[in-house]
Amino acid sequence: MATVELDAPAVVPQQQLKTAQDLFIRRWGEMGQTWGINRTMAEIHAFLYITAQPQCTDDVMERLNISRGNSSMSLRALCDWGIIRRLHKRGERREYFESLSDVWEMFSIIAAERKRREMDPVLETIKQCQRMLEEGTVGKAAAKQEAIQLTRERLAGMEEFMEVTNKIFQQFIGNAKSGLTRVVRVLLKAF
Amino acid sequence: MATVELDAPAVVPQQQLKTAQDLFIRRWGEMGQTWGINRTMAEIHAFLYITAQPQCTDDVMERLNISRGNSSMSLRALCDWGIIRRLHKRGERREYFESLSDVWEMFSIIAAERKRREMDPVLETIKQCQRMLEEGTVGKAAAKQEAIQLTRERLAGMEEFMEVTNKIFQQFIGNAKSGLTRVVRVLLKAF
DNA sequence: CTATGCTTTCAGTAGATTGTGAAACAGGAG
DNA sequence: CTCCTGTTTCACAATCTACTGAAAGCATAG
Repeated sequence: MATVELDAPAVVPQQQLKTAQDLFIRRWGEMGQTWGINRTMAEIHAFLYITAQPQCTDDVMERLNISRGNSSMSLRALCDWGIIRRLHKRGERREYFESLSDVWEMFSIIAAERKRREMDPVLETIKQCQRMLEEGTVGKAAAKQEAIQLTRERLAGMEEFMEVTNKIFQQFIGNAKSGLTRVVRVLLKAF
Repeated sequence: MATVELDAPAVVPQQQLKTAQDLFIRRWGEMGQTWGINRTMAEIHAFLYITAQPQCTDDVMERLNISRGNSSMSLRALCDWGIIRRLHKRGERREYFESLSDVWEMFSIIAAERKRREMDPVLETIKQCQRMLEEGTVGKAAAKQEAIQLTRERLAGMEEFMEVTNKIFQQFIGNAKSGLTRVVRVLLKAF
């Protein structure tokens, strides 16, 4: 077979690889944005994830065309989230970074953090609101008022929703993969 | 019983109600922001949801201290999402708006839309990247290169994750009308 | 100690997002 | 038709966020 390698020198696959990676990086960045993560951070993460090889600050700067300052700050933030890791190479002065390799683990780290930062406070607020509208607080007659009754119903509806969602989150914090696949299995069996 | 009403005139519970609602509205707005929904839109929605009574544009403007233009645009956007509805009152000229009452239904509407807009394109991109790095495309020898192999593994890991997540979304979305409560019951029992 | 190589910080700014308010529009009543 | 009530649009303004680049910081080597 007149192999493809002859026609396509090693450069071409390299370009192809870079193009594919860039595509992924761009899309990941876009998605990040709409989920409340800034584009650059998402892109850096995508870059580290997709290349699957430790990269240093300059690699990041070059590949994504961003400043040193931005790289540094974003890399630190990603480390704080815990979805990338610092890595010292023996005898090298500069620091390298690598992404966690297990998507499920990354997801569960993110889920845990967002639950803590965003869902928990809302649930707390809902409970606080409910306390403010209890019969004891607001008076027996007042508690019968339609407006108050309606708001209490709505609070209850939202509370139930958040409690269930929380439980589901709980399920795969720590054991993301098995937890999620279990959700799928349960759902698929039931319907 | 020397009722509370005497000590606490009807005004006080009204204030209490408003305070509680405002608290909820504010928190909901904050959460919205971090999930990529603009604060005002989230607040308007929270207002309509929590009062559980139809409100007109002026009510929204007053309660949230925003301009007419902003109210109009945001209300329209919420209608487009399908989580609030326009409502004509007989003999009234002005339009009223009300929130869907079922949190589960709202969630499944939002989930469907976000899946379509954000997850589907990513999955599509992943597949495209994989095609770009197939043996046939890139050449047999090239396909053995470590860098390419690694990237392919990462793509595969991400793909698997997104497929599972998609299935879960699918379940929620598919059962929106018919039996979301059933989905919930099933999940609650299972966990 | 200074020089070197690399990282972090941060004030200032560029760019994006969100909000305003006035003008245009819509349509029913008289 | 005009008047009235209400809605929508949109250029501009205010605000917020992300990014840069230069300076400061830090650790190691010499």
